[in-house]
Amino acid sequence: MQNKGPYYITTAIAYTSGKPHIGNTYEIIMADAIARWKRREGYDVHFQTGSDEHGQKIEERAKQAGKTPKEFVDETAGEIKRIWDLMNTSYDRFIRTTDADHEKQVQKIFRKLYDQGDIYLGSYEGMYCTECEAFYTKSQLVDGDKCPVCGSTVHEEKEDAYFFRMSKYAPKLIDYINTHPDFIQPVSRKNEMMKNFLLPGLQDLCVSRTSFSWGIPVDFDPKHVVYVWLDALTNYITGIGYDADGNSSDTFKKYWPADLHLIGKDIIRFHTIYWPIFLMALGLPLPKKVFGHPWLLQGGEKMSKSKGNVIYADDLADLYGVDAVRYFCLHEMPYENDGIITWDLMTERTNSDLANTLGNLVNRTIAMTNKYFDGVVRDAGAAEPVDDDLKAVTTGAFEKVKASMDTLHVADALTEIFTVYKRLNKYIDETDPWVLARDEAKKDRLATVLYNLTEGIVMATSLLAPFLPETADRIFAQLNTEARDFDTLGTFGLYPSGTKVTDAPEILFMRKDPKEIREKVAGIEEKQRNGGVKYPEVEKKPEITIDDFDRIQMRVGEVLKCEPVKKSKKLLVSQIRVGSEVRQIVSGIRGSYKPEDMVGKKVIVVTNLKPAKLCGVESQGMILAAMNEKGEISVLTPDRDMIAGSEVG
RNA sequence: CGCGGGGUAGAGCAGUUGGAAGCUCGUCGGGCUCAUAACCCGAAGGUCACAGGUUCAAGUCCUGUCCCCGCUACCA
Repeated sequence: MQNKGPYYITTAIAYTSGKPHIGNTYEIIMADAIARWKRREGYDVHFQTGSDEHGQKIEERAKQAGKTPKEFVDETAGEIKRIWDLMNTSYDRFIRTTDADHEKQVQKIFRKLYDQGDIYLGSYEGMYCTECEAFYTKSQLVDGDKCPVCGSTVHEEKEDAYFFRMSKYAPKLIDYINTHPDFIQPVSRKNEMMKNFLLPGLQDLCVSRTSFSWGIPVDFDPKHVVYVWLDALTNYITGIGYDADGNSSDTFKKYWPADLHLIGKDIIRFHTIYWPIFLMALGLPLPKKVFGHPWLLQGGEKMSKSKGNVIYADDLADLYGVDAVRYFCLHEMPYENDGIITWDLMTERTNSDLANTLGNLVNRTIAMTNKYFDGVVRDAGAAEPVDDDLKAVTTGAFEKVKASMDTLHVADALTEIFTVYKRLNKYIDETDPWVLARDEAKKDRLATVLYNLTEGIVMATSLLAPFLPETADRIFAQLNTEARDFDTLGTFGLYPSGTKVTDAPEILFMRKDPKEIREKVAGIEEKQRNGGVKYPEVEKKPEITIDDFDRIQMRVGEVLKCEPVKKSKKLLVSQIRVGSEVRQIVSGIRGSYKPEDMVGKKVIVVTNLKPAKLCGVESQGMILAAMNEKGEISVLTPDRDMIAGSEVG
């Protein structure tokens, strides 16, 4: 395969405010499919993703979680990376905006822009909410002067801030967008940017903050931190070795400008206005294309934890497998409008496309090869006219898939590939191999049919590999071959005649029962609504009356003394004051309490339990305690101070 | 009248410069038996949001109306 030169693709870096759901994960999967496709086409691909880790929101989230911002982002960035890896994405670098090399360059870039006069010190005037320590625009306010977040009254305030002279570069950018129709995709987004922002006149952008500290400090004025977007956007160049002093790496020289920034439609403004202008100010060429992809919505709604309808990639992968998740994301996303995911749709796609059309095709083909030819695929040269259309569809697929991929119509590309698999299924019906098998004279024809099927599968699966890499590998392994180079896909018949396929074809995709899936999903959703907590099942005991309950006498007891029971690993023996008397009680709480922890505690004691000997030590009652599924124990204590002997009931 | 996008079969979506309304799933009927109750063929199902207009011809162009969604700058 001839080297077609460098190709640099990025995703947006994921904001580390929490675990990414399938809507966020979709982007990296799509980028991965494009990256793998381009590699197979012969491009020297660099694929970058990462995490965006600064900002006020993260500072707040960390505080809520009782962690330092750094601890917090280490955790969430780890989670993001875990899911990206789970999805089998082939990125070359996962950049974090807290990486030292990135932070250093952002400071240099900020200084450079300041030194050349594009950034200046001014003051930001706006409506400020003291409660939230944040500025809001007038359009964001509720009832004219109320904070949209906390509802308290805002007031005008001024603070020192650095600004970027956006207006200076606006005409150049307008010109660039007009002369590069492919720059913003889909085009509807371009109109939105032009009419909303560029043509009415760009305001200068405030590029520093003093209201919080979790960010990259401006090195010459450290009470300011760099505006998160300036920080975040530059990852595309710092990640490949840009240096503001002119010592950029060879990687940077090779790959910049990027061929494609793949981003969500919600952040198009930042990528098609601010980012190009920053680049112009740095004297760098602009990315060739920014594609603002639509969103994947849960049943037509945005996902939210409180609704309990968030779908996570790892839950999906658990139920369906990684490639089924990739398939859904890549195939169900319209080019321009938002797509919809539900568990039922996911089940349907997996069953009909992956299990029925593809999995069953591979399975039945291998099964017949084993049954009729002991697993040996042989081209006996007994062609018939009915083969021609099959060959035409198969050899024509590459150009069609390529045409779709060239315009980033990934879903259409997959549809083209599955058209081939469907054609192959139809071919089986057209040729009736089981009929040929009954006639010894038609053995060569039968062999040829199976050869054509196998070859067709290999060719289509070579196209499928960038989308479903694991599945493709499994198919190739079963057919004892490898992915075909793209530049050979115009030729039918390269599968080596005489190859032996596996004698134990494995099921590629199991069919899923929608009912079973729904039951499992109910558990997942329940867990979400409880904030990630899975509540234990409550086992039902026979009903009792209040009189039954009254037979149990309970009192508050005070632990005077406590020591381990010698012959036991679990037991502690306590001397407990219950009113005027002191009782000795043995309890199995040693796993969670040390003897010295117990002393002085007020506990609840069952006082009329028949005495019993535990490990040779007499116990005159029982301390009430709760135990969770892990076996951790919590002794019950009165909520307020109660004198030992107080009645409980 | 802030800007932009959308409303097409039960569901999810295509419909390029106007030229016989399509795809996938689901439903119904048939075929086949190699295969994962899979595969193949056929059928039913749409006033293309609504009302006007241009045209030999409109889902497509124009005007108006009703809904839905995104953006509206210092939240990443």
